[in-house]
Amino acid sequence: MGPGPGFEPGLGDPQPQNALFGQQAFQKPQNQKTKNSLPATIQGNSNESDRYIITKKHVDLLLLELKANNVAQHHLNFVTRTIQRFLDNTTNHGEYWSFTVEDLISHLQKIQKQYSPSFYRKNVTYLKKLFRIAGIPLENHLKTPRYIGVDMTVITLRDVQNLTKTIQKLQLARDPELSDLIANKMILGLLIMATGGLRVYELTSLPLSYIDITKRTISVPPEVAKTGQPRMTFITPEVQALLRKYVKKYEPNPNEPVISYFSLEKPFIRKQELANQPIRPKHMRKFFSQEWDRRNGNATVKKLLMGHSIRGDINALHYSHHTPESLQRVYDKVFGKLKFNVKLL
DNA sequence: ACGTGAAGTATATGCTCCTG
DNA sequence: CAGGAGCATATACTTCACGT
Repeated sequence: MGPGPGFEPGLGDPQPQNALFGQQAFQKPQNQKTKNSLPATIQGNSNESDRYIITKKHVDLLLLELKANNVAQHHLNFVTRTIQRFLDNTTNHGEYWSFTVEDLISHLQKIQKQYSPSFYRKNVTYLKKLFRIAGIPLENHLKTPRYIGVDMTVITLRDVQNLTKTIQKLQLARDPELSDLIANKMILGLLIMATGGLRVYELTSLPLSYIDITKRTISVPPEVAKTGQPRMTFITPEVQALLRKYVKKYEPNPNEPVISYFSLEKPFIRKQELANQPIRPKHMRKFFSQEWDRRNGNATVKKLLMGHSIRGDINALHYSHHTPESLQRVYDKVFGKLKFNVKLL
């Protein structure tokens, strides 16, 4: 186990208090009449009673854009709330809303005071987006504060094994909240992510039928892949065997994912033994990435399997001649012998 | 078993500046 | 001047905590 999850608390969030307006706005002293005055660019072409307009159409366009991008419902809800919260602090005129710079400032200050820096940041981000759509020239004056939060967890084969053992211990204890079925689903799901490099979200929305157990391939279709780019990845012979056993025993619906998001996540929150673990489902993908490196796997192939962007990677772009077969050959060379020694109970 | 809102984080893309 | 390093920003996924 490495330094543990989480991030250096000291490194993050440079004083959000000053983050309301971008650097440029504060850099020119002549723009600041008093401590609380507004940037000249805003004052210059507007007086205090100038009002900006947001119409229903603007909001619809923003949401449409997100929908067109196929974002998760959860995320769409979040953006909707964010916009609504802002509009609630403006003047409603029926089909449109109007606000002044002062309204905006007081709204953002409220958010800043009440919520986390990350929440504040996201509010600014999506309000900017709305303003862009509405042609409101405030965008350049809004700065999203930076933050640092990188999960430096080192995760080894043993960590994954410990995790599966913990789950099986609960399973053996006949925990009423963790049936055999769920425990087995969890273990399979975790190992599929660990050996295929899938994201949690991808795993829990990928129908089982997209995993070809005989060939050991996983095809991730565009609507499942985070990037919208379809890709192919693989599982190890060990996981293949586990999957076979699982399918035989439970005959799961091939149109359903191996495990649902809730079944996978809940035990990690509800069960003390799992909640105390520093390892989470998302770390399985991390394991994949780290283990691949430990085994000196080819970096370009890793990118392709994980579905990372290959922008600016000339080398990778020329890898387009990689066929599924050649990818699998590389995969097997690196991960063919990877074993967790897990048995389904 | 599923919902919801907030907090946290991963990763793509943008931008600037530099170098062979 | 293409290509890349390095940082900033945009964007959306993941986890947590508290519900029903």
